[in-house]
Amino acid sequence: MLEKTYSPAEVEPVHYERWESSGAFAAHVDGTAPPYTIMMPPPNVTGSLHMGHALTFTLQDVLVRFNRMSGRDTLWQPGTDHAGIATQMVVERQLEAQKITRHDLGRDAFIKRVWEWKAESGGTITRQLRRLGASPDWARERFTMDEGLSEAVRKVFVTLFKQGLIYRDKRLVNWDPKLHTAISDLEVEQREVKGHMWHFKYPVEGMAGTFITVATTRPETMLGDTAVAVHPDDERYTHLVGKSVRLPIVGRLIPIVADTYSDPTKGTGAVKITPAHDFNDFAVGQRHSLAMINILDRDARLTDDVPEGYRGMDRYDARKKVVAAFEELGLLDRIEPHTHMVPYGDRSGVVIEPWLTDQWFVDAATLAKPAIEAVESGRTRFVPKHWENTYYEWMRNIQPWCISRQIWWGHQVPAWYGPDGTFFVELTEAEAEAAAAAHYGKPVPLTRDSDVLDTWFSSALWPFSTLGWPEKTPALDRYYPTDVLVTGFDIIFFWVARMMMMGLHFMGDVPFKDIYIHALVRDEKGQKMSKSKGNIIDPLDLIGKYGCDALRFTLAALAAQGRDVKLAESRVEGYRNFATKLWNAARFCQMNGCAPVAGFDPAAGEETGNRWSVGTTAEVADKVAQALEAYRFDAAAGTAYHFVWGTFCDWYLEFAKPIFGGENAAAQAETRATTAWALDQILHLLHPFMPFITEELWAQLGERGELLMLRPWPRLSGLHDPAAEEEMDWVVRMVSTVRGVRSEMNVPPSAQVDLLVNGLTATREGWAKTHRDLVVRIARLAAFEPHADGARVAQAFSHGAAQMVVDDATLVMPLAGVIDIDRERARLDKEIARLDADIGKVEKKLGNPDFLAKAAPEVVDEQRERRDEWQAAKVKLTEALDRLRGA
RNA sequence: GGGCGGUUAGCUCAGCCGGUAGAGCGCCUCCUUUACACGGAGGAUGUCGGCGGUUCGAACCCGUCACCGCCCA
Repeated sequence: MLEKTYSPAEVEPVHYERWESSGAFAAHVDGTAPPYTIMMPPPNVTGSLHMGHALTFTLQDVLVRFNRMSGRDTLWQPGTDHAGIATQMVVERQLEAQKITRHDLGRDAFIKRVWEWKAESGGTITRQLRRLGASPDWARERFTMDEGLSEAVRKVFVTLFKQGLIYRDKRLVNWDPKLHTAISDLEVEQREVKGHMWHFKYPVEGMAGTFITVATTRPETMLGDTAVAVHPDDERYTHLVGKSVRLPIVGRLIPIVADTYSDPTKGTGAVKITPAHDFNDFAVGQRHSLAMINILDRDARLTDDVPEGYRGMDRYDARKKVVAAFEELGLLDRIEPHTHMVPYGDRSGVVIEPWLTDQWFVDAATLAKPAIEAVESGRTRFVPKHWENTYYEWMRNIQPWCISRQIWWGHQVPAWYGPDGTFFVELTEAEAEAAAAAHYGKPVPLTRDSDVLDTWFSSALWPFSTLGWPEKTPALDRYYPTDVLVTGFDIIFFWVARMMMMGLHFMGDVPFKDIYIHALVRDEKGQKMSKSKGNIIDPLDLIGKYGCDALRFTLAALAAQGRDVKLAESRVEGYRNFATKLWNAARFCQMNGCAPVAGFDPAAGEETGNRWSVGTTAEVADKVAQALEAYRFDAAAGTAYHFVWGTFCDWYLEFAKPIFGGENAAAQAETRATTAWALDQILHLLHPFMPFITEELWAQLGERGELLMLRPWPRLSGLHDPAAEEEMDWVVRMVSTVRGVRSEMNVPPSAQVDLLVNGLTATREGWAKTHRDLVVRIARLAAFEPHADGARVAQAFSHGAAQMVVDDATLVMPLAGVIDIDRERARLDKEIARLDADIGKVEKKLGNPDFLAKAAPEVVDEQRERRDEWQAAKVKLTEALDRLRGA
């Protein structure tokens, strides 16, 4: 017998262990079933499970479990990424506690330390994923720093280099002065900052008393100015173009150039140009062959290329000193408050410096072309579709991708330098040595490039590197391209776009057919969850409190396309209640002997209620499947929820009660078998959402030789029974009407009253007789007379009765001594008024010749039927009201 | 400045084919009826953001404005 209550904390680990150890998660590379593949976006190895993970992995697991049940050979490829900067920071913080730096340890010892950290703490998130019930093929788990994946990285780097798609260049990059590394554009966060606009007067050489005023938000950079630019059409400055200014403080003579970068409508229309410290100025400098003076070092302190008093100063101290100097020189025109965007490092949180260094770049523009085309042609499809705009926008304006990082943890660049700085890009040191020997004509000592690659460079290869590439493995052949990528919009640029580029370039095909983009999880007020706001909801807390299934169901039910998930704990509680409801329904079935019957044929039922149950179950299984196939997680979850609670529990089990308590053995046997069957189907279709409770019930409700998670999804075509549905719908309508009037008339549930019915069609009278016991029981009646005789009805009226109309029938409920005549009159008045309003609306439509002429005929017929029905009901209710007056 | 999304019950949201506006939570009334009070039965609640247009008919399509959120510059 099932326990009185369901205990998720006891049940969940047991089933997870059974699934995993039995190999139920495994893909079958040698199998014959069509594959279904999802690449799990590898979480950071430093990470721990947050609500965003919970959402994305729940949706992926729902898809994977559904497709596994649908007969596909599923590969859900798990793993973690090495998160270069983040992981290095974690270990460096540990070292800091011991008062040592990574430099004290040296590179090799430091990397060893990181691996040790990974061995101890790197498994946090994968353990947490198990608590979420995720069913990836753990045996295939990969890490981006694995030997195989590292080989893939080297292979890709060398290949792209030899194809001219990776190159080394001295360019401005986003430099993080705290972490001492370059970062990509995407790792820079633009923050709005309230600052100032300083207006400086630069004296024009050879024109005493003439100044050109430039405005800047970064005064300290003037120490590296090498020009002043004005717009070529700006007549205010035409006479100055070609002349020079004497740069204050520094004393350098710098030219005034004409360049369209300068905007005449902004500020003074003249801008200072610092090519080594600003991306726009860099471009101007290249156009005019300006000198590039690097005035900042790796810590963003001033170098020796500035005047004596400024050397070694912090950039912000230098700023103050420059402003003071201008003021003293009388060259400070004015200072205005100014709000502008300032770049910050997303990891370090410090202001990023554009800095001139040698870095490795990927020619992203070239790789992007086929990736754009793949989406345009529909080979890869975004769901929801509008995200393709975001993708196109970024891909069409893509900049060279800076992939080198000046850190230690990551894939070291496979480039070796000779004594004169010539470099050799090869897969191995031996090959580099050979290439160098060929170049120099003799063996020479080489030094390996100390940089490592951007973590996203290795993540970009994930869809094929995890499958064994560059080896031609059977898995690669079978599972690439994958079916769908499920991820948040925030990494369309970081990851999705890059996988598209690399997949197309190296595999010759898209990495995935669909890209399902889900929203962010926010708190119930719509605020982004963040530590600083203190509004974080920990998914593991919710799992502990309500059970994993409740959390999963909530996330799926809230995952409507195109809308953020606003998570309120009350929703989780509600779906916990749903799990309890399911548990109790199963308990009821078990208590009434509803055990699965071997060889049960759902199409062979005789009882209308059973045929109806089978038909609606079949319909719902199809609906849920269709919704999942369209990535409508909310609709799938909602459909299942309403069916289980609103139909199976509220009506079908209620219909079964009188049969279980009755005398008809054949009907009992059929109903028990059908109920057990229907419950089994429900367990199947809830399983992708609520794997634990369904697996538990599956185990407890029958002698099963297999796991629910490996069972086939119910495909029940041909079982829908419209006649049974019409009949049972009528029963539901009758019972609901009676219950409503009882409640409104304050007839207590304990009072069993009679129900006299008049005017039923022959068919419905037959239905009424069939379901008499049922109606009596669930409407709490003493007697139910489907064909009441006139005398009995007349007598009922004389003592007071409530009246109602269901379709063509009038229902009379004698309430001698209970009825409040005024109340009943008011109730009937209200009913009639409501019908009047409805009839009015329909008649207005039907009175419109244009409607009759132009609307679809079936729509017109529908309106007519509706009107006739309502009018008939109104007539009956009016008669009822008249009788009441006569009483 | 450009782009995307949103505005529907007190709250959070469905409503994807243009044809009777829905759910969950909350609220009110009644009920410890032998699956379930994490429950059952019933009930109240709407200028579908504003304006204009298309249409026989608009929450839905088009235009416009307002406000909110996000991305990019």
